Amino acid sequence: MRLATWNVNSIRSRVDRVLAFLERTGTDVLALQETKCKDEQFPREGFEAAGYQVATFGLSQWNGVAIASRVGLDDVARGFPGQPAFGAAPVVEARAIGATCGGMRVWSLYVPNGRALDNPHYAYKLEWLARLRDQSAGWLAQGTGNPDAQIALVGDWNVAPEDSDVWDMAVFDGQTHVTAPERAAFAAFAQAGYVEVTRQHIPQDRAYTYWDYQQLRFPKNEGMRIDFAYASAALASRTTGVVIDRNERKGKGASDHVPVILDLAD
DNA sequence: ATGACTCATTACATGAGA
Repeated sequence: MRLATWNVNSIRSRVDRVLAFLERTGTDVLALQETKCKDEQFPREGFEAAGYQVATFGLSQWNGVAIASRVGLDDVARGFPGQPAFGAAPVVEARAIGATCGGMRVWSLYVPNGRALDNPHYAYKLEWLARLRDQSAGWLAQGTGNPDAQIALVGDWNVAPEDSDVWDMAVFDGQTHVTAPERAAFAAFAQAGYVEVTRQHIPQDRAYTYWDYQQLRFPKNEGMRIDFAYASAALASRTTGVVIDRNERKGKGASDHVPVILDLAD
């Protein structure tokens, strides 16, 4: 079984590239973030022609998440219980979608960016992560006898958990993504019992998943590692390999993020 | 070359991304 996550920065501008990725890699379940379209605008046809079912959650041109699966797609949840809302007229944004695929509970997550430390979006980001941690800790059903739970929390976490996850910490002085509260909010998932399997399999520095479009960041390999996969213990133990598909950042029409692929033993 | 932002919008300038 192959599970991948990818912030595509608009599915409508990238659908051909995504379909080619599915065919090339044989990915069975793909979690997408930043689809940037409403549900009725999502280009489902190409996925369905390729044998995938698709569940989408998109409310506007902002955010948007989806799951494509060729191993079943059931019990779709749009948003997670307790997910914070944002804005003057508070809206639960399209940042989380869950579905059961091939015996796994998969969540495609697009954590709020935070924007700036003095911006309300930053407090929203921390609250969002805290509420997701609370909810997902319950899914593990620790102490109630569910050691075989197959749960994957994958996506764009918008946190660089280690200094080595950015090319130059000096550039991020006073910026979001690297602060102690954000890193604590990210680490709380490990404390709840999840295993971040991408670093487990790829411990190297400069294994980035995102490069800004500006200032030749990709050719200079000045990137950030912010896309991760937290797995329940049973799912982590099935993970045999992880690939950060950095070739997908090359060429015209690339997303600024690349796919992260998990290989899971059957 | 892996190359000098990109995407969506009752668009033609602005907001968001990180």
